[in-house]
Amino acid sequence: MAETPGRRERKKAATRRTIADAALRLFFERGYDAVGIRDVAAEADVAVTTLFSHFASKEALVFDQDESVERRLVAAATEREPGEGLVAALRRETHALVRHCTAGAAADLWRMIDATEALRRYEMAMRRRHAEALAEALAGAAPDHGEVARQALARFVVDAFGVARTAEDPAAAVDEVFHMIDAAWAAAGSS
Amino acid sequence: MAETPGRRERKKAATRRTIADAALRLFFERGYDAVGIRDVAAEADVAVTTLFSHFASKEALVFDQDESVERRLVAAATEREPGEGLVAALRRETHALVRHCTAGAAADLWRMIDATEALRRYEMAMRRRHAEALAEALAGAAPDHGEVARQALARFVVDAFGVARTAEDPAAAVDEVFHMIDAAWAAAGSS
DNA sequence: ACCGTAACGCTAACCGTTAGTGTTTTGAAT
DNA sequence: ATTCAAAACACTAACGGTTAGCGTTACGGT
Repeated sequence: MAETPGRRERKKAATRRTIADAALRLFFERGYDAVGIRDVAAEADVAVTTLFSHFASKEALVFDQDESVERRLVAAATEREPGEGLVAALRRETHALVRHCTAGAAADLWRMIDATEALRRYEMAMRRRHAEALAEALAGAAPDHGEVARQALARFVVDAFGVARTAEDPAAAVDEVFHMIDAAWAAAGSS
Repeated sequence: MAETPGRRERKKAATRRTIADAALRLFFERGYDAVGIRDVAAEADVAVTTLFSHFASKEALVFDQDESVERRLVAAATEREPGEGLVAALRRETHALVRHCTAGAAADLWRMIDATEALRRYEMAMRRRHAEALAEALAGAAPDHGEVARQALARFVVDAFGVARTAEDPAAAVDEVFHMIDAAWAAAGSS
């Protein structure tokens, strides 16, 4: 799908990328709080209103992969291999997400996020959305469990990501937390 | 401690309460978003800057019991009865907190919170703080477990509160989620 | 009685965000 | 080819939460 997006959409995507690039450049140079929306718009050479037609908020300039993460989490729950258990699939995806966050250029970004109040807040709201989306997906993927148990599992998985991201050994932390989640999920089944 | 707070502190407390009362009155009358900070200040007959010297933000006007909840959670972990297990103490406290949120006049407040974006966000940030405070308390209360397991437990407990608060049967939901947490915590011990 | 301090007030502004309005570009239908 | 509706983009102006700067008053300890 979407092999020839058309000129309009290409231009739109280009503008979006121009804005995001300008924003990250300035944020890394001067720090997130020291850069205003008007600065970003000027650097990208667009109007402020144009910027907000591409990004819903200042924080959204930083969390651009947002929806992608959500989709991956949901996909891990709904489109898993026949032989793989639900929790195992979620653990595998969490491993991948954590690896992605702690390696390479993304690490700098997350350092900035952790150092900035407003961004930490946005991250929380984001994760809440992810947990809600995952809980909804679980309704189809684990109909034999109750709503409460599914909601808890969804939050626990998102927590695992949060805990592991800041742990000394992220990969080991994912395994450790998922060991706990495994037990919790098993206990939920035998209620 | 603090049996005779002195006139100054009494006046300060009175001003604070006047502001909070005025705010809640207006919020319930017109809705949170329809009331401006300048409206609240006028209703309480104080300057806007005075309002912000008592409350850090508009949302803080609604979440006034904030620190109390945090203290109770921490106390449940650190000052429990000798015969009571750690998770059992946290479950008991969570039961009490949920009951407090879903009964009486507080229920109206939480209805407003759930209906307002900005307040839901603040609640998330608040809960994150609670989880962090609890995790720190757990370092002393459960030194035989690793840092990762303690952080996970802290988040799970706060999740239990969040899941139960909106469940059909809040009390049963607390028990259900804590049954999962029990299993998770036991699994963390035998890693 | 005195002085440092903290509460309170006022003005003015900053910053993220949005409404209102108009212009240009683009894709598609005629 | 021409025309048309939609969408991107821009500009101005404002709104609402929040803060800085500065002055005034009331309190509490000495």
